[in-house]
Amino acid sequence: MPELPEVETVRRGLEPVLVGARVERLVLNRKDLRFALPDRFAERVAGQQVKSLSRRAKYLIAELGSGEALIMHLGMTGRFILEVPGAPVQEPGVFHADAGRHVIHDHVVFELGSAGRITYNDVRRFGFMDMAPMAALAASKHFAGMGMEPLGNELSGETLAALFAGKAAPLKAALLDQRLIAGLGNIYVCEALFRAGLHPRLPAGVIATRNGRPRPKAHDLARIIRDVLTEAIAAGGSTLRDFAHTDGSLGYFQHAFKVYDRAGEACVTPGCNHRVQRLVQSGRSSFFCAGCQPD
DNA sequence: AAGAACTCCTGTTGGC
DNA sequence: TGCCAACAGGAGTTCT
Repeated sequence: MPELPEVETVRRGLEPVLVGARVERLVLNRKDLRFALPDRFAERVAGQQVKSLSRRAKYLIAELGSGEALIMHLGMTGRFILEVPGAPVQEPGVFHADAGRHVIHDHVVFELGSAGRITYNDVRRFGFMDMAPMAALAASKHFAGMGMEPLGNELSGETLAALFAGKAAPLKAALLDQRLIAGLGNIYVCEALFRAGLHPRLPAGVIATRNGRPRPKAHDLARIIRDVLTEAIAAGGSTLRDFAHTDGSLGYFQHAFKVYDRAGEACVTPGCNHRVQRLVQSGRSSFFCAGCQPD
């Protein structure tokens, strides 16, 4: 589900409630998500005050008073639901229309006392949680080897060209590779490649350097990646199926999609007579316009 | 060793 | 209407 803009939207929803609050109790409805939950998870989190809530790529990082970091990834269908203090716990059941979710997939509950309650719900359970010392976070297994933050200062035509130089892998795969740039997913890669006029199957190396200088497309793509992500964050992310804000409201960037999930529809570019096509690359759907993104 | 394929899991959707 | 295959926003592991 969530790519960088959705995770940032969740972070902004949680931050005002979570930061400064103390976790009175951590309720674990199962012992694993995608991976086993950390050893003594409930004991290490309960009683701790949350000092900050940050984001790295598609990960959320809660800094605890103990000096440990709580690392959270939403996978495909992970959601956090905020509830006011004293809200009744939902009765177990497959689907609760009033709760707007399958309550049976409420896996982890943060009881925050007077600050309320935060519930982590994850239908497909591809999300996970882990803990690591805050001081050694960058070297922890999730972040060591992770690529640059696309909205940070590092991403530029120069760095992108250097990363992709000599790569035979398709642009689509290279942009999804979290070891190169971390935070992009299927939707925003499709949209960025469309805006840049680059076919998803082109070898990543085509935008790299020539005669020691980045090709113009490298600068275009770097700028477009920032633009797409920034616009999506401003729109509160994209809601296709599962994504919802912590208060249950929905993102609306999906209305701005030019190609994603629009196979068969007419290309939006004025004067372009092509239709959006879908192709499968390493098991994932790519959407593109053959007229605007020549092979 | 890079690149592609397969895997985890459950729910929804579209075609017959 | 019902059944079932295809598909879904991620990413670690295993193949070629």
